[in-house]
Amino acid sequence: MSKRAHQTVRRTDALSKARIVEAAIEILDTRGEAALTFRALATQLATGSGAIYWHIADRNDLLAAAAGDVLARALAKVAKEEEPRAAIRAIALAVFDAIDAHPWAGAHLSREPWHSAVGEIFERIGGWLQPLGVPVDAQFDCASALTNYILGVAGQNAANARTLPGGTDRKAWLEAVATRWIQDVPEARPFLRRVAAQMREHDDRQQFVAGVDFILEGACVKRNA
Amino acid sequence: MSKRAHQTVRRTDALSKARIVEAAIEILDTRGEAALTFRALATQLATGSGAIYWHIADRNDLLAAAAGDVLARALAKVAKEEEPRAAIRAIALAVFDAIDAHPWAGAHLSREPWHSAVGEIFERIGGWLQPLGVPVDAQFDCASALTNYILGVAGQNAANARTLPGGTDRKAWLEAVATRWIQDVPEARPFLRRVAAQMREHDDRQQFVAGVDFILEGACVKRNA
DNA sequence: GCAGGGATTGGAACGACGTTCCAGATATGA
DNA sequence: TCATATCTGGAACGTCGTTCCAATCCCTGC
Repeated sequence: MSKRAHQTVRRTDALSKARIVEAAIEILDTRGEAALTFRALATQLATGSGAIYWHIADRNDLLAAAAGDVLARALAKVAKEEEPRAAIRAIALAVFDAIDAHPWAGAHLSREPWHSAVGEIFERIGGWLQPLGVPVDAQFDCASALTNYILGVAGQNAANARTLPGGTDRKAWLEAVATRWIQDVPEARPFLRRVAAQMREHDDRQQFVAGVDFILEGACVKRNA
Repeated sequence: MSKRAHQTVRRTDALSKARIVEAAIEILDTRGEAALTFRALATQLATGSGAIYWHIADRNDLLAAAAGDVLARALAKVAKEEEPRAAIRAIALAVFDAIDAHPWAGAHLSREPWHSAVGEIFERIGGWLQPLGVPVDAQFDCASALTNYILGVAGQNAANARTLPGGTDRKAWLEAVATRWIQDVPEARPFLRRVAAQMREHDDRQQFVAGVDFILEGACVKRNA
């Protein structure tokens, strides 16, 4: 009860982990991961770094809390689905969209895959594998594959946001990457050459779902083994 | 020709990008990514940081070169295969093993997915999709899915190496993660509870191949769409 | 009410890092 | 042999995460 007393008595502008995380998310979203320094955070909260450290262990703790916040909100909004495949797609896309909107969160999750948000994703997806018809002994591998795939795309998206911030022409950038990849090697790279056009034009979100579908399809088929 | 002259005339202990990268890899492998500082590198090479900067743009350039080196060596040793599925598995496992041995390289690739080594992986895998029977319009998505999956696992492995260095008991650690994931949430997490035992016992490498197989299987089946 | 003491705050200070700068050494072409 | 471009070593700069501590706040027991 002394705990509750604190929370009500403190004046409204008192620091708290929640308020610090909120401020951190604002900095991360508007100015990127590199801009989240304890000095910037202290300025934004009109306090000193020591006060922040009273509520938060270190920078990693702060990033983890911010990423957890963003992902929990995204996962809470996933629409209820009846059909297993649609349900898994919805969960995966919720994560994709959250990380697309907050790339720093993607970077953190692929750096810290034991974050509780990853456990949540794992559970939510895993629960649909039985109704989907994935054999029992393939369910763990399937959920892991999906999680790893999602984290891989998360890292990729974070990297994209880092290298082409805001205004840059995405199509031109992809074109440049494709030609660099092709020219890197003296012998032509026939496959890259063949798909370069698709690489320039492709939609990340749509391609992401295609990957999810591949894994689900493969796990369903794997009745043998 | 003045270029060639330099290389032959300089005394054998002269600095060069190759020698710097070699020293960096040694530090990364023995002491981890955090230990690779320009001061440590300068000490190891018995020189100053300014001399290193003459050959290398910045820390990121150095990490990219080191990761490229390690992956190029791994990819060069992949055994020739006749059967498409075996060939793709061999490529994927070569990457997995390289990153298992050099986790810092995995961390770098998932942070910089446009690294030329990723292009190489993409090309090597993509070239086998036609013989494997993946429909033409699914090949780009399939190669992307595999690449993203591999990078996701790479990041995961890097994180593992960071959080459980050397002696730690892997089984106990996984157990701890599983129970934390389960207890995080008041409502039980039935799926996690069901697979917790597998999580404790599973073999990362074997599970990695299972994921690759899922994607390949799914891409082959996707004759519709 | 009031003194005591834990909870909380703000900002100075520390050590380490990536990077820059520059004076000197070295090797080559004229 | 000398002028010049290349290369070297280490000092110095600014910034970061983190620690430390004196000052302040607010609850508790008298």
